[in-house]
Amino acid sequence: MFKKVLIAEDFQDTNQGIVETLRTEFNIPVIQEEFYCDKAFNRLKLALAQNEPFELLVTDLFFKKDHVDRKLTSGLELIKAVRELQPNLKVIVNSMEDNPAKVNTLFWEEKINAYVCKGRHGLSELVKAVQEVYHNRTFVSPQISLNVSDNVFELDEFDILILKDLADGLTKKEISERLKQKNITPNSESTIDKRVSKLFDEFGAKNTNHLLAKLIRKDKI
Amino acid sequence: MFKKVLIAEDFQDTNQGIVETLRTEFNIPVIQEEFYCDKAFNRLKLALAQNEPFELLVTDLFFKKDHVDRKLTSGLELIKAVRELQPNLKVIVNSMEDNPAKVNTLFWEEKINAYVCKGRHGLSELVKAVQEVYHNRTFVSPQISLNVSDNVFELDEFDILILKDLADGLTKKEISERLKQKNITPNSESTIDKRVSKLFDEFGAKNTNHLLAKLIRKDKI
DNA sequence: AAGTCCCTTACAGAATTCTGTAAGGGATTG
DNA sequence: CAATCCCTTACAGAATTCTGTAAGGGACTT
Repeated sequence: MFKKVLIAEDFQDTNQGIVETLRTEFNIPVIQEEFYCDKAFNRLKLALAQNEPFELLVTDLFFKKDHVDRKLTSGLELIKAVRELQPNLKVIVNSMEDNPAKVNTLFWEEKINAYVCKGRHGLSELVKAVQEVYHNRTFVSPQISLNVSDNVFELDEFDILILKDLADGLTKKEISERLKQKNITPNSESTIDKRVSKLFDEFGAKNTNHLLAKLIRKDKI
Repeated sequence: MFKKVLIAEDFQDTNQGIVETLRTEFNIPVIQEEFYCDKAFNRLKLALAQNEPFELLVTDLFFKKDHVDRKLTSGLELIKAVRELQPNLKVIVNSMEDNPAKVNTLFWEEKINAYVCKGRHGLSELVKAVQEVYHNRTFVSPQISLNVSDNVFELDEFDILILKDLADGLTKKEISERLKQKNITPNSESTIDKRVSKLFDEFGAKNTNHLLAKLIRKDKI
């Protein structure tokens, strides 16, 4: 798991909730928190200079203005700034913004790794996001996911045939036999393996369980 | 697969559709069809007497009255009658009846093996029903399934914890490790195995893919 | 015709799932 | 206290999944 994580979030309650959850959910030695973008940026910079860089930044987008002067006024600016000095830093955005187009931009322009929409399941989703990002995958809160990070890929007829049978509990050997019986080609177990593996890549799934769960939830099969 | 199947259905178009689908979908040597309950009953009786009994009956519930005299006037009567002489005959009811209570009765009183609700997905569901029944399981069209054949069982917190992780693509070993890290007990891989296997039985699932697919579709996880 | 790309298939090895047996502990019952 | 039941856990073996390599064929390009 990540060794060093920074949380940038100006609301104390939210901040606390995030830190607390990550602590209990994961075994992360260093979790630090900041309430201002500038301070967060400085901390990231300092850590890098000391050769002990952060591995993950979890940041809000909107930061309330108060008496403190500031240069960086939003999560977006923070991300842009930090990308300059540490391009490979993983970034999870945790905000109440729920406009898919804007979220989309964050992925394409700022190369963020995950977007979690604050809300009733915000913390659970954040946990999932951290896991996904740790494994070099992206994550988007379900209520957003349009054409954001994945599901640009489409399932063809053959894929769906296989996936439905898998969801019905058939083994790949059985599916292969069924295809042969129905004179559908291709039909080898090997090809079925290959197809499903390709779908793992396309949909960012770890295994068949994961793939089916994602696709059923998206109502694709 | 079944070797000998009888279809009892009075509407010619429906009858044809069923027979055609079963022929292309499965490799069933003998598929016979009847348009009257009495004739269906006689055929079942004859086959049994000749020591070549049918293995599966697919029947409608309602049969239109016409000029032909009849003793058995409905699928229900047909089932009751045939249960007397061949109790182990597998029965799939295929009807437009969509009252869960009535369907429920069919399972409990008449010990039918599957209920398929005619409709937009009737044939696909029938195919699934035949598969399930062949493997000694029950099947009910999703639009019916209340407390009909399964899902009388409930998932406790621990089950859900495991299932969600499985749907997220974690292996059982990983789940076990996560549980230990969070000081949740029980947490052995073996216990996770046992739990999931018990759920297979309770929900009539063949394997993890099947179980997750069912539960996600029912919005249980 | 040769080269390239992509798809299908076979095969093999490691990892994981699934199923069954068995041992031990705690709770309940007689 | 002994008997019983249920849950947890370890372990083992077979089946299945997952991943990688390799061979062959068809389509397309040059």
